[in-house]
Amino acid sequence: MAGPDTKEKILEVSIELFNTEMATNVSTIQIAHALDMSVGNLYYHYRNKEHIIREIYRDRIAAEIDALVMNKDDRLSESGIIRYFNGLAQLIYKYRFFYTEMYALVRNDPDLHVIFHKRARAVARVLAEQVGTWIAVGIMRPASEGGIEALSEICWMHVTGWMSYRMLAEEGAGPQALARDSFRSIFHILRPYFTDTANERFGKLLEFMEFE
Amino acid sequence: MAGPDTKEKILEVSIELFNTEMATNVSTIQIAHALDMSVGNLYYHYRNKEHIIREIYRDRIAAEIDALVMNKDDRLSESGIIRYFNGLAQLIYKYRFFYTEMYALVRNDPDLHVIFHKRARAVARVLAEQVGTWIAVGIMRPASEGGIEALSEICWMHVTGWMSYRMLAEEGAGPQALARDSFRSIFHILRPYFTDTANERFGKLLEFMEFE
DNA sequence: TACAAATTAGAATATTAATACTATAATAAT
DNA sequence: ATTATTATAGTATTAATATTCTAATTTGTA
Repeated sequence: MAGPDTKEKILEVSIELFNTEMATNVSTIQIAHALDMSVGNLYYHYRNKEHIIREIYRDRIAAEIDALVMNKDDRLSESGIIRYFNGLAQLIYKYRFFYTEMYALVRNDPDLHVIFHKRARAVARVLAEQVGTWIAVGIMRPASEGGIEALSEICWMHVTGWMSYRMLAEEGAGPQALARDSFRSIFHILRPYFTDTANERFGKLLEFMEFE
Repeated sequence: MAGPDTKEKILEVSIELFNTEMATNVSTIQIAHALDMSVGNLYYHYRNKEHIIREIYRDRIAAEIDALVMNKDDRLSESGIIRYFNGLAQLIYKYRFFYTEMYALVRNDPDLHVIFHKRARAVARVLAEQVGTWIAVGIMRPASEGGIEALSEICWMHVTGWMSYRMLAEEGAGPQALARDSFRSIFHILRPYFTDTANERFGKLLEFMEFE
């Protein structure tokens, strides 16, 4: 367990544990144990459990969302959009512990709350921009400023929340099934807002596309 | 604190506490203290915290949802639909502790999980039926069987999840603002599925309607 | 090699929570 | 009025948890 990546390894194992047991049910002792590490040592690296979660959010979740959402290449074709939402779904699944208990985790850690807040606004802005470009290239029907904002926020809430919702209903669903499901549902919201030609292409693509 | 409504009083105060402090942060000791009651006495009435939450879910939340959702009068006019969604939003707010931590609460109590499961299916059926009647009376555009099911499930997830989502963003929002907001967002999802004439009436109604 | 810094283990402490148990008090039933 | 039942308080026990502290060990480097 030597090396400068101990901190990273802790995050890794914590994510694993959080995802299976739920973050609020996992204690620092359990994390240390899963790492074959003394509790004292764990505390040497991270002040407490909130600290670990905060780091996971900043260094992993937020970073990966940025890489996906902020990078706007390959998002103006129908197939690109499909990959985009699929990627989002994969990401949510990977960090599902966070999204299933988001409210509690954020509200119980003031520091995380602040970070979360700032990001929420930034992401909202980028998403609205994204919708704007979809309108500009004729994938989506024109809409008012407020309409764009509202729609993008609804989509974000839906994408981040849908999986938790489904996991309660369908106990044993795997990541692929959940991602596909998430994808389908978001399309139900968006389809009426896409143009006819775009929807036609989506239809054809989805017929042949396999989700991995 | 005498009388046969002690059990009811416990639920009452628990809901209050849960809503302000979040259910998972509240201990039986705190509940007893808030009731000016000994812990032993509390345990005489309810086996543990999960028991209390389960009772709240069954006797209050589920019952009130049934009263609202299952009763299908006054739901075929545009104004009735507005009242319907507004009522749902009020209900979610009243029991927001449950919806903000739904995943954890349900997953941590196997008994509640079972109850929740059964209900989820029942509610889904009723909602799909509801959408069907909207289509039948010309408020909503025709759709396939699967489309109806998908849409009603999306709506349910949206209504139950939106408020938690918003409460994290807008700290100080009151129940009226949240209900109005919830209402607006669900309309963004549904508007394209309503017929033009229905949307026209909705537009006029919403102009003059005040939410209480 | 020797020294300083970083890392680790493990014990010690304090807090908290859940729940069981016992003993009264109040109420209802006969 | 006496007895049984229900309701209540208060204490004790147990377990878990977070966190701190100290001492040892490892690692890097001059």
